[in-house]
Amino acid sequence: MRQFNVQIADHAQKYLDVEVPDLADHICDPPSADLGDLSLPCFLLAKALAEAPTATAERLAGKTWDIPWVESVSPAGPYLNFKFQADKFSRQALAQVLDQTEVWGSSEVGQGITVLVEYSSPNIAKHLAVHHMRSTMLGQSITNLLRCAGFSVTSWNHLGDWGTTFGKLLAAWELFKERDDLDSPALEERTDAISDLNSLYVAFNEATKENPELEDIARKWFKKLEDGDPQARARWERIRNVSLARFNLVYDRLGVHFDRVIGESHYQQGMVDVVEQLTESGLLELSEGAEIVRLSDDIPPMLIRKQDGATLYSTRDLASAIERYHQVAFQRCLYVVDAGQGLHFRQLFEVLKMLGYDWADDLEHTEFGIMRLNIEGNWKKGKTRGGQVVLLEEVLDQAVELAANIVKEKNPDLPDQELDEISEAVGVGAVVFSDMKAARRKDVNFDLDKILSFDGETGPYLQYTHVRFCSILRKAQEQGIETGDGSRLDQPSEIILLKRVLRFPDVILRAARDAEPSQVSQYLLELASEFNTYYAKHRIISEDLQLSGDRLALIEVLRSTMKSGLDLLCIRPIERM
RNA sequence: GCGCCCGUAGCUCAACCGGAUAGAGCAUCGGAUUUCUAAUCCGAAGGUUCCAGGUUCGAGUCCUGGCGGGCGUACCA
Repeated sequence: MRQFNVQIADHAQKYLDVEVPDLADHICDPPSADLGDLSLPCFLLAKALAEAPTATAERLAGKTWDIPWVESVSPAGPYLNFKFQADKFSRQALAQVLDQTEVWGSSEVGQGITVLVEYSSPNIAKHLAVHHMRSTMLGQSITNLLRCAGFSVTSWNHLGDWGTTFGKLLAAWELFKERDDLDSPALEERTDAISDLNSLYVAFNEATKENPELEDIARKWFKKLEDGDPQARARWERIRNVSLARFNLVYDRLGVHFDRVIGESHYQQGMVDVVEQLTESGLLELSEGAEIVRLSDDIPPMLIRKQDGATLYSTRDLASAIERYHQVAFQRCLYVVDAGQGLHFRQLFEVLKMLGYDWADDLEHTEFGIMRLNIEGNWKKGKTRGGQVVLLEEVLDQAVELAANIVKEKNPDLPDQELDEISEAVGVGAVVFSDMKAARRKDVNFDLDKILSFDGETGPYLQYTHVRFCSILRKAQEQGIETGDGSRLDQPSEIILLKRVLRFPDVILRAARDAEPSQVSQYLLELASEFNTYYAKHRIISEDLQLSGDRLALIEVLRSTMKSGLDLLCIRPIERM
């Protein structure tokens, strides 16, 4: 749409002999389609000319607008409204999209700029739970958006694979063989190794209550791990591997992929180095037996080492940030982590700045609202005490099962394999979309009933709309109808749809800039809604072959836009359902 | 106490970096299917955009001060 807006803005400035920067950005839709197809607010022009906006609009309306696709201009108070010459606009709009249909929506504004995006970052030896979905899907979608805008992106998974937890697991591996021997059957051969690790971990913690000396044993095991003891190391690696394998099953279903998977375990040396740097630069000080870095007055100091000398996640994050910059010389680095950690990141960024890393200014905490679970009737943050987490896999399975029932009912003739594929896409799509629909800062209440309702503004609605496009195109192909150039597209609803399609690239840019996938979600909902309204009123394929061809071209660009949009959101576009 | 985020229809959310009459979905009620899939569409009803000031041609949007909610606030991550 940009090209059209720019033409109007350029002409207006030429006619009035003034310059207003970014005038084209202010062009908008009139509140109602019968006022016109585009509107130029004249406030800025009027200000530059020191006259009343209504006068400016009047004067501009008096000019002869030699833009081929503009049929007429009319002033409405301080606005100047443009009515399109439908055939010319439609043809030009369609040509613009079809010209670049392979890359429609993408751009090169990010050319030569590197972005690192950290997201997901679960703890190993545990299941992915529903609350992991937020970071995981937002992060993946932001990665997709940035790539689409031409940035070079490294996606980064910062695994929680280090700490006293693993001392406990290793201790339990050795001491709890009678309860469950992780070597027989071997961890790798179990159907649900993660759950087995979990119950062992819970059992160990229980036992600690009666035998506090177990804590010491666990600490010793962790020490062995840190010191590189072969047995400890080997077992830890096995735990890590089975965890990753399990994560990857879910990541695959969700369309999630990482360029780097690097756990906290990787920063042993880095932490030593960064503590040394802090000491040398005189930033580290002793306070209440712990080592801290004092920051500006309005935020509390950052804790670097505990009283017992152990490091904290802040230390690991410092080391990790430095390592990241060494590995990927980024111009922007996003941490897709929940808003509850805001203070931690402010501290982290400030300490890095104090260490003299000027790239610390390029770090961003891409915060998102917390997910609340319904615990005994109240919405609470998903800190489940009794180990009662809602597993992400189970939610996905439930959604897929429900989708399968509906697909079977609506489309009984589908072969089994296709039915499975479609149900998977629809069920997972519903879950993913429910997480990506609202602005990321909003807190979300995890409401399974809502996620599993496939009516209204949902993932399945978008997929259903995509299916409609595909059905029409399939039928047209069977009948051998050729797509036209669009000159017969003159219905107001057709102009509205074309304008919507042309805005797609701008939506992507905005979404990438703001790290806000919901802008794409909202855009696709509007696209779908406008199309479904149109679809209810107009036939695409009719006896009028020329008109059919032109409408088919419209369907083709709609389909292509919807497909790309769904891809960006990690929702699979399907052709039947 | 202090810091960050949020406050729009009964509920969940939009509103294109300040623009014309604040829009959707869900829920409620009423309608539409011999047609390219009704997971859809159309209509009705639903609002003091938390309150009070300020900035200006113009504020849901920006500023100040309140009120309400969430999260965080030194050895968890």
